[in-house]
Amino acid sequence: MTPESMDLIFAALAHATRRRIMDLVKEMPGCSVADVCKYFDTSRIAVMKHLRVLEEAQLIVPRKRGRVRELYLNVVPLQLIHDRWTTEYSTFWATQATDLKFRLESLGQDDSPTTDAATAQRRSASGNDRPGRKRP
Amino acid sequence: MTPESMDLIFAALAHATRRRIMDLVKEMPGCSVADVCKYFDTSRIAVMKHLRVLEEAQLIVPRKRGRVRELYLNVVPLQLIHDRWTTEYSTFWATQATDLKFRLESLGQDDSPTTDAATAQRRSASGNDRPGRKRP
DNA sequence: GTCATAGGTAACCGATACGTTACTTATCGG
DNA sequence: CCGATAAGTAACGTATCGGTTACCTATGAC
Repeated sequence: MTPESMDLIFAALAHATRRRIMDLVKEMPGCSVADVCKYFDTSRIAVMKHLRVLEEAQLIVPRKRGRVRELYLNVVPLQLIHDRWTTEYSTFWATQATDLKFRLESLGQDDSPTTDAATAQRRSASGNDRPGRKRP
Repeated sequence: MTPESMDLIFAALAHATRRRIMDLVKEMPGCSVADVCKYFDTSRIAVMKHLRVLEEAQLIVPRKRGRVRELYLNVVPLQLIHDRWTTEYSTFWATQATDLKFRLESLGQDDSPTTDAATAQRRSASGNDRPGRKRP
């Protein structure tokens, strides 16, 4: 999973219209481009551009059948991202999730230092709070 | 979890520099903006703009301490996204993941219809392959 | 063949993303 | 106080994004 493909996947997901297209294709596997267009007020070309973004991210897979392009959802990119990020943040997951003192709304400039995410991380930090020098 | 906040989170994740910043802050909780800058060749202002994007997505949380802004990672947005998408795609997850015939490289215009994701979805589809009319 | 329909391409436009340089503010250490 | 350092702001240039209209191609129904 290259950083570039990760960029493509996240960028594709970063738009409500594209997420809705994914939901539609998930609910109607093999639907056509015109079918998807029925659900949006924007022009067909705009939908096609969104589809292109989704296809470049491999999130939607087309299958040419006659003159129609049947669209299918492909969850493999989602799985890859899921795997990478859960392993990468598994420790944090547990730390912040099980910390009953954690409150999202207390973040920021709150002066009570025992009831926020920052404190939870300070407690679980391994000591290298400051970088020594530039990592190559 | 509004669509707008989801846009912010995914857009923030859709850039290798910002993902790297998240990794850095995860490894060095409470580090300063200047600390983060040491790891990039770009200007400090560019890093600060990336930090702004991450903060607007609530993925990074600042804590002002004197003249330095201590940075902390906040995994709550990641958890929210994780929860929403795993529940939404759980059926697909199992379908494509356990289908031994599934091959990513066979997608596209392959003529062998029994060895690709599209076929897996056709098998698991609930029949409504085509939309009847516009969903409100 | 004819024609309606599914799909694709080109050119354009305003807004936003991502980077820069220059300048300003504020705090810490002596 | 004073200089060094952390951070923030302003203005700007280029590229990409997200949408449009207009036009073109191809296939299926009849």
